[in-house]
Amino acid sequence: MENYSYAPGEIEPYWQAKWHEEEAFKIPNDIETLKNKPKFYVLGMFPYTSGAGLHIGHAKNYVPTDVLANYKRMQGYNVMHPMGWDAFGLPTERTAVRENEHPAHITKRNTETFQQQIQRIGLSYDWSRKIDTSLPEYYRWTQWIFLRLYEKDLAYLAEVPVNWCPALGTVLSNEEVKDGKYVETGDPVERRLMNQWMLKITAYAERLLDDLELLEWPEGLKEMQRHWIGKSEGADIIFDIKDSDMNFTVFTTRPDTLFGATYCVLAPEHPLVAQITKPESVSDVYKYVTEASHKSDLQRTDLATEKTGVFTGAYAINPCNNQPVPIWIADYVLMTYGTGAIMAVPGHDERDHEFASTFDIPIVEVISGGEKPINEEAHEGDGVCVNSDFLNGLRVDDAKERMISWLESEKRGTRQVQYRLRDWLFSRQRYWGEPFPLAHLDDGTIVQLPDDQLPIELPPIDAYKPTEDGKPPLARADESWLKVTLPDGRIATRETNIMPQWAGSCWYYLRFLDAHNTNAPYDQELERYWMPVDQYMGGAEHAVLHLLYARFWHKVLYDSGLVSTKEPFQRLLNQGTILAESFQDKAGKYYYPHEIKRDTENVTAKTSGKPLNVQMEKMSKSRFNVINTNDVIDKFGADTLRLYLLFIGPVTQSTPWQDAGVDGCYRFLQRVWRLVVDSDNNELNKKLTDAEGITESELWRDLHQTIKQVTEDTESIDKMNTAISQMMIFVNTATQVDSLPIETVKIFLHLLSPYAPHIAQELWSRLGESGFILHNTWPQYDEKVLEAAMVTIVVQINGKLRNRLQLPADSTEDEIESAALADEKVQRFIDGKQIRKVIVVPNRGLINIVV
RNA sequence: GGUCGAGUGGUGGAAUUGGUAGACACAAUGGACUUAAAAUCCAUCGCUUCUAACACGAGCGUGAGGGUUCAAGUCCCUCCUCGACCA
Repeated sequence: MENYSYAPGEIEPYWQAKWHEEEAFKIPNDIETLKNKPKFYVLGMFPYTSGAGLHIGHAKNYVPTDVLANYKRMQGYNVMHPMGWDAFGLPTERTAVRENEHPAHITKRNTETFQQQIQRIGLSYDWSRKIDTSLPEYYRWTQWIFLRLYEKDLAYLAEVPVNWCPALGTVLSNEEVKDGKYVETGDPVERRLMNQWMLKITAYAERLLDDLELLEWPEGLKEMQRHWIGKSEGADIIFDIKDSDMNFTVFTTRPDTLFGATYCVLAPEHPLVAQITKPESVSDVYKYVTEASHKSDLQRTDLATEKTGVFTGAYAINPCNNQPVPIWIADYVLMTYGTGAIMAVPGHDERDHEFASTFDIPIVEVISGGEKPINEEAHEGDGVCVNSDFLNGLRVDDAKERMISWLESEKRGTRQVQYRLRDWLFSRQRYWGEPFPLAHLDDGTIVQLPDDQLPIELPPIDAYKPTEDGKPPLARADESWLKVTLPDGRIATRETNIMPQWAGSCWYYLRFLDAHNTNAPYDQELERYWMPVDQYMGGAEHAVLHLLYARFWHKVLYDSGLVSTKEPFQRLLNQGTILAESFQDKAGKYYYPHEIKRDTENVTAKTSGKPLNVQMEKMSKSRFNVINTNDVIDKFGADTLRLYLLFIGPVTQSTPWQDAGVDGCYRFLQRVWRLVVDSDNNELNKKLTDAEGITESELWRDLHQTIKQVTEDTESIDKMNTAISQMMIFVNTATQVDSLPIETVKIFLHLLSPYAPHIAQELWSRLGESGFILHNTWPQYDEKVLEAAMVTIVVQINGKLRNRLQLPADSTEDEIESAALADEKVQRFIDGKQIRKVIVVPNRGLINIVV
């Protein structure tokens, strides 16, 4: 006998093809047409297209944004919901080297895989707006925007310390270095000063901080950005060097403790170090500086490690009391923060205290109020100044002000604001990224190439590695690429660094608005219509860098009149990660699920029999625990995958993937199917009816309850799990009734359609309707229908639930009270005791009797 | 070490923000249908206790301890554990 039960494998490809053919989700690019409706821009962070393809973790981002897009479209908005590829980057370049293939080919292969996988999920993207950051038609405009930054003096060359890996002959990013070694190969990495392109993001520090106020982001995420920017207020103070006409400046947030400064510390890289060091200390200092250059910033500033340092033999003069204080160098002071020099106040700074104790430097108390004697522990908190001449008796805040005005009047210092944020190291010695639209003249001057020469395309080269003499890979290019003729006829040499991977993602949300514009990065009228992004969603790992870099570029564009909003992403949510079981042996080696054996007690490796640790961890390729979206779709279909991803918990929460749990959502969709289709004969379910009078039924009220909850939960994004619960409740009820009005089912299918679009569409057309259900209008609920005639009143005695009563919904407080007191069971619990108080909460359906 | 967040059944998670704890699912157990299985449907499903047993009831229960309140998963204090970020 034929079986006509729910078959997602058949209906899903069918409707996906239909949507594609009829361009169901294409958004017009014509501004006049667009202006007829309000807009909603919903954006999931586009993926870096690695070779591993799409896994469930990606889908955890794309599915909720897609549901929201479908929902907003049904509510009458023009919805911008695009997808594209963050395609430049190091992993692709490494694959290119390994497989001896051009990175462009690898990228093409990867993006095609990603697109196929994403399309199988049935996401309603407007694919005509697809972008790829590694294509010249896109990076032309990345280069164009870079030139606007360059023109504003926001890009400059500087000698900065970078992670240099001698074995690879290249610079590494901080993420690639751990414990002084390259994470991939273990080759040692050292700090080296190199000439690099920097972007002056610090010029925008204050605005990046202030404008966080304008954003509807999770508070924790804003806090992380604030912390990263790290504004601190204090003073620059000038210290003269004893018996010399040299001086240096320190930055401190605690000018109130200047009288307690008993030594100074210079960073090992500080330019004065060589000049002031006394002959007898030179060899120690030189040795120390060399050692420090091999440490990372993190190692150097780690509070847990023992403080090291050497005395230079020189002294500085404390400007407030003219006392000589020794000048040390120590690696816990970084050249890149503040002025590269500090005044050390061991009495009131924990690190200085530790250092002073190690090297027997005097500790002076200048703020009273510490819990322990000053020789035992630094007192960093508030208190009253002592041993501080004109500051004595002042509290910390007042003392800061007093000291700053004294310093300014004596010309010994100035008020100063300092940021932890540093300028952005913007060049990489790699191949697979955007070339800079710049060239160098023989005399050393740098010229920008004219806009009409863009894009500067990547040249073909013979090997994706640095040249023998340590120049970046692009220096391997032919003379015909390396040499460029300027409009005035002069010949210049092209810049051979490339931009970092972050560049392309700094403005991609703008390109989507006008993806094929060949005259400009985007049309400004379209920008004014669509911006800002109304809902952005992405992983928490981008909480700082990507979001800060993109905000920075956006503000530069804003200052140039190229965008109309101060901020790009108005609302933002971080989806939680998907966790899955991973298996690890004692040595830390991971095992695939098919490599393990599980009995009641233990999990062991099949081949070696080693005992394994089972843990719930973030799903990732490196932990061998990814689940591919295609595998789930093959078994259950895309609609089930979509539902389950949302059903397992709030979008923002991290939740474990459980294969068994998927069944529940699959069964739910089968029940939905059977509401409409008789699986014995493929005809409509016989209990479907056109009958009148549906508005009286209990089912009709359940439907309205469902409309209400699904509307509210979808709107909130984070509660889509309970929207699905409510739909399950409705379907359970609808399955049990004998007669099911078609009208009710049709309305329900609208609620389901943003979540499970394929089945909703299939059933919609089986009910004789034409067109796409996703193009219809979202249903409204009627408050009146929700009001029941009778309500349940909960009766508590001394806060304990004792009984439930059914009373008319319009009962007054007095009526509720007398009904409760009259109840036999309630009387039994009151048991003749005296009633002290009665609290009636009518809108909660609750009465509490205190005896 | 600091900052932020989270601890609810065997499992994932609900709980109108102070008002019926455990919605909706998963797993499990029993039953119906079936030659059998799958699928489907029905029932039970926090712990303890009362009872010959069922029904009904009672006590306890949201990491631990204390507090505020008529009423606490929710608010306050102390502590423990885990996670994220920073150092």
